[in-house]
Amino acid sequence: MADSQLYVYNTLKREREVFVPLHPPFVSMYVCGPTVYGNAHLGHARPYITFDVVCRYLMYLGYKVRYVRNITDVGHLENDADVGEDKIAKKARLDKVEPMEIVQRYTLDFHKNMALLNNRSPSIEPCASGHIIEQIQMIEKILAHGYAYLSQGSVYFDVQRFEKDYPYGELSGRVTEDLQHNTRELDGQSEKHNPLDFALWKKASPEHIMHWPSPWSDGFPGWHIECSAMSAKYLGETFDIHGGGMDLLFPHHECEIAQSLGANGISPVRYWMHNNMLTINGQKMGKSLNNFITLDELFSGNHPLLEKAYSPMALRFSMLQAHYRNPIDFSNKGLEDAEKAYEKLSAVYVLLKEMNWAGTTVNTEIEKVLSSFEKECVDAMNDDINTAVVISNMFKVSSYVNQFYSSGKTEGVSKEAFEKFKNAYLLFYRDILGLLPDQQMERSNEDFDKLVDSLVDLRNSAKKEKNFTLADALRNVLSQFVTLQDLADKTIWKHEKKK
RNA sequence: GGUCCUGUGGCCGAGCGGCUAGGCAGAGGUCUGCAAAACCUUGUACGGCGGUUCAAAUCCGCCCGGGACCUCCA
Repeated sequence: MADSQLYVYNTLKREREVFVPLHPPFVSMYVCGPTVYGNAHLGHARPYITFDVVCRYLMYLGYKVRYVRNITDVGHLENDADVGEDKIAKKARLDKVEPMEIVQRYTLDFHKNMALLNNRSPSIEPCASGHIIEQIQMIEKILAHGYAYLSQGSVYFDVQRFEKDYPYGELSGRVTEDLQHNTRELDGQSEKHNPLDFALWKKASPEHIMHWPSPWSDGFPGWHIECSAMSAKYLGETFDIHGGGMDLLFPHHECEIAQSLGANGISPVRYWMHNNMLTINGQKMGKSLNNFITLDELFSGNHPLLEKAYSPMALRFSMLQAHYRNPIDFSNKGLEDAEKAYEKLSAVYVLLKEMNWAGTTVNTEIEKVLSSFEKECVDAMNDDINTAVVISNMFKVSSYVNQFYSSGKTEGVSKEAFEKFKNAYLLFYRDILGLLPDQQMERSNEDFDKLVDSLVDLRNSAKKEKNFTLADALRNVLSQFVTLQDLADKTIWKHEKKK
């Protein structure tokens, strides 16, 4: 990018556009959150890491971001139309617990894993169950405008009627005529006037355990209305960014647009951003496909498809190594490679953090590379959040940092350029990509540390006395528990077993 | 069947008309008592066939392969 403006790919326009917020310096962003009826899995990691980085970068650009991400706790229908059962209610019935117990359990699990991935908490995390009134009010508006109808206690959005006034299918590129042909005729759809219509409010059957009173029936809100109602409440009828996985494009996001237009007459979102999917062995990961790996399993290595445990940061890094709009295929090899690469980068981060400028000469080449580092990273991020190129840039400068460290001097770079570079590197690593330096994976305790320190001292004494037999024996023992590294003047060790 | 995305060196993965992506693995070297780490050197890729252009991995067409959505899903 020649100019330093942020460009993002807008799914609605199918091209990159300059990002200009509606009310600078504020940016309003909504991201579809999880339905909390199961453990957080690998698939959840991708969108929330992606939009966490988007949010972090917007903050770096000086925007004040309000980031809203919902928790879906009223459940969507398990199957289509009348035969469906609320997902959360179903899980609750199977587990013989209160629905809200399910919600609580998996919300906590989700939060725990998001924290491990170092995703910042959203500014507001509204629950669907806490916004039944807002959803009912929105449905009333849609009804009043004639874009919905009541049918046996349920309310449906009238797509055909809506299409007379507004386009339907713009976001996903659907043509309703084609959709008609491709819609399967399911039993029990008689409540709908048209197969394309979707539920705004569903009357609850007697055995349905989650339901709320409404002007139409005791029931529960439809599949898509919560996002429309809650985004409008907290971000306004039009807001800047709506994010989510590509799989939500149709029908979920398409319906959100229709609902907002139907209720407020305004298209709700200015920039639609969609992350691509994660596949496992080339196949989409899905609850129904039974091939998903939970984050707990990934971090513990406890899953048949996993060769070992992977750290949350390795996962985060591996996802940021690819562009968010391209698919990622999960593999052990891929994660292992990412883990190694991430550890190298982290080592550089740790070294650089403690490093101070000390030099005498300026080398034009080094000076140039280091002083253009920040701009190159900014350019990459401005180019539709290209984290892969940012990481590439970080590797390009890594060898300089390592050389500075080995020589003990920051030779070849001016003080000003070094400090600018250092700050930028720390900023991109920690604040924008949201990476954390290698956490000590293994639990440590003081006694253990003291013991290791003593053995390391003993080994160094042996080395001084050229008693290499003893030194090697000590090294062999130590390397069963930690990783040793001899530097010029001292020995450092990490809580990592030799592989 | 419809809509859309995609095919890059051993593997992963950027790239949006001309200029080295990067990582992992491999090979050679420097340093080191050994080990580890680090540093240096090394590989010249773009599914196939045509076309546009002075110039194409990058644009267009066709063919072949992979995937997503069209039903809850991040």
